[in-house]
Amino acid sequence: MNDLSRFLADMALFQGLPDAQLDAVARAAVTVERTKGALLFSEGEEAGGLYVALAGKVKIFKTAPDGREMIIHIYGPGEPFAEVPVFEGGNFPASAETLEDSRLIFLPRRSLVDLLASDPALAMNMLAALSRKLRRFTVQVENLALKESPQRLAAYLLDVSERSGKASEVELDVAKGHLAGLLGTAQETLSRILRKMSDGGLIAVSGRRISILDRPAMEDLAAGEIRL
Amino acid sequence: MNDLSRFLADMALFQGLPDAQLDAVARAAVTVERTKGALLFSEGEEAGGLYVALAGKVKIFKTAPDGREMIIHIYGPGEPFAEVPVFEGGNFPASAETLEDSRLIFLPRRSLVDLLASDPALAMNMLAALSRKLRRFTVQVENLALKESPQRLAAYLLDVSERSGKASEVELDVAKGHLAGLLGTAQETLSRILRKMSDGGLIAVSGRRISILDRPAMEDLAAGEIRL
DNA sequence: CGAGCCGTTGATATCACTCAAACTACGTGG
DNA sequence: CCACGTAGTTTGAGTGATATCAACGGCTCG
Repeated sequence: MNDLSRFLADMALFQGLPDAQLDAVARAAVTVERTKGALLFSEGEEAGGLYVALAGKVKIFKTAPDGREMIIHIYGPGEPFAEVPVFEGGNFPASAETLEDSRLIFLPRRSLVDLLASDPALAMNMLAALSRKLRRFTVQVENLALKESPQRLAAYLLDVSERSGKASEVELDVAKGHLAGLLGTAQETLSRILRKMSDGGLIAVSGRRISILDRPAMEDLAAGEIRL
Repeated sequence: MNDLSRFLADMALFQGLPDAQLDAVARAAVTVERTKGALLFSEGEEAGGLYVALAGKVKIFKTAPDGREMIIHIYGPGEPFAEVPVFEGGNFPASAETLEDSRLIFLPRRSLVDLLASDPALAMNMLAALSRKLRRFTVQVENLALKESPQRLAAYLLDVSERSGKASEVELDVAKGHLAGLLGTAQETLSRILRKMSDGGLIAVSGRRISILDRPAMEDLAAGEIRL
């Protein structure tokens, strides 16, 4: 059982697998290193397998013909991505680019399918992983269609603060420009909204560090019960 | 092998399963009948299993506090839905309501998980089904974030015409109001866009029947290369 | 110190939502 | 068969949110 196997053992996707299976996964995996700003794959390309981030950050995005960009998700260490083409066949539904120098593993389709067929627990984990992503998408669609930018931002900040455990301190893990892309809005709009929020005493902004000063108000905002 | 088993055999989800397994699924299934407008479940409710539409139509939607509604998807005969809570646990990510009198089957979580564990082929089918939905979501997010309403409508009409096989005739299978909800826009806006498109000679509208008169122009529109 | 990236701010344009009202199609019951 | 109610659809006027264009300030890194 090597380092990679141990790393895999901590991932949700490989939770509860026997060591032998973990080693099998580790043997099938190809390690990939990329510097910041590298294109991992493009929408429409033929896909050969699944990626898992080990270190660094990867953005998954779609580009409009006019150059505008929607970031669908940003993945960090331990998170798998590009599962879709593995099971559905065909090509990548979106593009991927590193936001930092990153180390990833690539699991070829063939190996993964074999592993899944031989281990129902892994298959269940994979189904759970895809389900989590579907749930995230329903929230994302809801946010884009039903909420305005300030509500989306409020929801995002609250979400990050939940996830990180800290009740009122949020350290953005991406540049504000990227955050705008993630929220489906323009950089300038995001800037203005942050301004309004801090003017209104809801938050305090200091670079990438944001303090939530008035959590109840932020929750009302996210729920659409009040406006800025 | 009864009627239900035969119906199941035609579904993508149960493709390639031996008869014995199909019968097992059919035995586990509970048939449900609902009249038009019935609420199947609400977002946040505890979920017990998977639904498959046999006849009729079901909309999956999210509601904003102010009453506005985003339809995430509309499912018809043969399509499964509400898989997410089965594998991820917990509750429904959205609500479901029948748009017509409908007959559905309900597969309890327990039975489904057992079947999946015992049959890798079924698990692979399920992974493929979830992947297809993820792919659809990426397109939906892209459309909402990057495209304007006329582009979304054009893309939708072209998509339906592809799917139905008819090159230039589209028969809407939902009311225009529902279509607006599906495209993430207001009913009035959709009406105006249809007006503009037919004024511009791109389409002809007659109730729910829409003829695509200028397909190249519609494709340019959908791609964002021209405007209305 | 200059170049480039990131972020902010202002002015303007426009898309699409809201509100309000009327009009159509359709099925039901009198 | 017609009157009526309901659901669906259309149109108009007004408004608001956000994208876009443009310019500038600050920070970092070579």
